[in-house]
Amino acid sequence: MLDRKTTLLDLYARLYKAFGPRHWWPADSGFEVAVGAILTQNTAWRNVTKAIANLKAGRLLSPRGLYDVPAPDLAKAIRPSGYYNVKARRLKHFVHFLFEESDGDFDQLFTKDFDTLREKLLSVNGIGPETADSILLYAGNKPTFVVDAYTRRILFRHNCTAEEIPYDELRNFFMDCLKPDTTMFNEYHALLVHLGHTFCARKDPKCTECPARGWNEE
DNA sequence: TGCCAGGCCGGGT
DNA sequence: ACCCGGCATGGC
Repeated sequence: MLDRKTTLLDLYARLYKAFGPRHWWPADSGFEVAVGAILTQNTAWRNVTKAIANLKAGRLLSPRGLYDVPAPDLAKAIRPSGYYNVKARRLKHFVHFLFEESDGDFDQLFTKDFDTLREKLLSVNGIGPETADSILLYAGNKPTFVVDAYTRRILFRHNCTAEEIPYDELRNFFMDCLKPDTTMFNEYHALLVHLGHTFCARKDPKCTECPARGWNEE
């Protein structure tokens, strides 16, 4: 019986071998990572790219730009990403936090103590655990593990964890086993999402072709 | 054509 | 501490 650490490293090795480095997050700046993290909540990334293109075209994709734009105009710009009224509010909450916390300087956020910053991000209305960890890892290069629906589904289907395991439990499952390695955490989550997109749909998973087939057995 | 996508909040128990 | 409805577009 392999221990959890060996098992999780084995899954990482399989995915990396099958897919190679994913070079996440697809964005031109840390601030764009944070905006994308909010816009992609329960939404296909394809739709988010349209919304981000609209923000760029409207010269809104900066802390000042999002702060100054009227909420209805912001909602219109991000319409393709869905939930546009809620997400416009969430982006507003985020940039208000940014100006309050670091005078609108996004990079300055990450000079703060990690646990304090994570708590502060979680206290922003519209930023939950996955969004906070995505910002910390992919914009701030902090070694925190990002859990999402694919992570949960893949580990459940391979009899690793319960289907409804809470976010922090699954995050701890990874972080208790793996050394805090920003580059590896970056790739690991990106690889799980890629696996999810490619082989692990909710309906009709293509398990026979999946590179994780047989993982965590025997 | 209905189902799904890289969640999170607020109100109710 | 859970549970659930609401939020909404675009692709297959």
